[in-house]
Amino acid sequence: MKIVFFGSPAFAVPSLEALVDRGHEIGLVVSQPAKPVGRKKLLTDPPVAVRARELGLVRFQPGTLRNDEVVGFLAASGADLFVVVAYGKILPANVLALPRLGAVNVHGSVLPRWRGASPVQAALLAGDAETGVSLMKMDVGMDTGPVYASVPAVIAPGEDAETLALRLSKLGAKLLVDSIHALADGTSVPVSQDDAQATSCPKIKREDGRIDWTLDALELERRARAFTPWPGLFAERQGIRVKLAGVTLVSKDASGAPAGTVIAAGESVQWACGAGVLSAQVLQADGRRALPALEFVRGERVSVGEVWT
RNA sequence: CGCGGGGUGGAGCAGUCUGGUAGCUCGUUGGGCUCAUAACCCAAAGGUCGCAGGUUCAAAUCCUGCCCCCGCAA
Repeated sequence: MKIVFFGSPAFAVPSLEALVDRGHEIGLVVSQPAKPVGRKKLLTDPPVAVRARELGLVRFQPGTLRNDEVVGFLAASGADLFVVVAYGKILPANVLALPRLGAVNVHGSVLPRWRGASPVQAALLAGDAETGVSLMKMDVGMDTGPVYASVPAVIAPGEDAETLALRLSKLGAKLLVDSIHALADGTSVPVSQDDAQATSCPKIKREDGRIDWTLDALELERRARAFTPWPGLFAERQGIRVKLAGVTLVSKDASGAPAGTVIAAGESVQWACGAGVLSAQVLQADGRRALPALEFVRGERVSVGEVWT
C-alpha cells in the first residue's frame, strides 16, 4: 500500500514516524510551504517537512491545493491512501477523491466534540476532564467524516496545551498505525458522527491571550494552560505589555479587591480577578527578558494595591 | 533594509529628553541585636555605564558605525 502523508506542525510528526517505523511506503510528504520566521525572516520549513527530509522522503510543499497542476502531481503519486494530520489547509473534494482508499485524518479530540482548528486548546478551555484522539474518514466538511476509532485520554490537573498535544500526537500515531490495515481491507467500518453532539472550536488568535481581569480566575487559569506555548497570557501595566507564565489558580473566592489589583508581590505576583485570585511566577515586560516574579517585582517596583489592565 | 524596546557593580532596574561627584531594591562580606532566624540594625567591598570612533573644558547622557538580547508583525 502506498501512502501520501499530509501534515505540517509537530503534532503530525509522530504519525509520520510511526508509519515509517511500521514499514509503510510513503510516496510523498505534503506540508505547508516554508515561511519567514523570526525577526530575520529566515525561511523555515514546518516540522513535518524537516523530519521528512531527515527520513529521506520526497517532500511537496504547494501553496495551494486548488490548482490543476498540484492535483495532477498528487494524482501521479499513485497513492492508495492519504493520511492527513494537522495539514493546515482544507483538502478539496477532488483531492479527497484521488486515492483508491480515500483519505483518513488523525484529529486531536474525541469527535464529534471539538471539530475544528484547535481541539486540544478547546478541551482545556472548556475544563474537560477527558479528551482524546480520533481517526476518521475525511469528507468535504470540517472534521465531519465518519469515525473509525477514537482513544480517550485523561487530562492531568494543571496540564497545558503543549504537553497535552505531545501526548495526543503520540496516541494518535499509535491509533493510526494500529488501525490502518483494518481500514484498508475494509474490516473496519467508520461510524457516522452524531451531528447533534458536535461542538467546534475556532483558530486561536494572538489577541485571545489578552487578560480580562473581570473574568474568573478559574477561567484565566484555563486560558493560561490552553494558550501555552502560544499565544500565552498577557496584561498591561502602566502602558507596558507584560507576559505572564507559570500561572496558577490561588483561590476561587473573591478577594474583595477590584479586578486587576495586585494583592501579593513576592515569590509570585497575585491579582484579584472577577472572582478568585490568580498568580504568576514568571513575568516578562515588553522588550525585556522573562524574569522570576521576585526579580520582576524588585526591578519594576511592583507594589501591592496597584491595578493592572 | 518590516515596526518597536533594551544592553549601567553578582541579579533586576532608575538616571539619558534638559552633558558636570554612579543612584534604587536585592544579593555578597564583616559586625551588631536575638533563645533563634531566610527577620531587624550598622558598615564595607564590588561598575572600562555592550564595543569602536566623533563632538565638548567635560559624555552613561549628544552624533556615527558595529555586536548582542527581547516583544510585535509575518
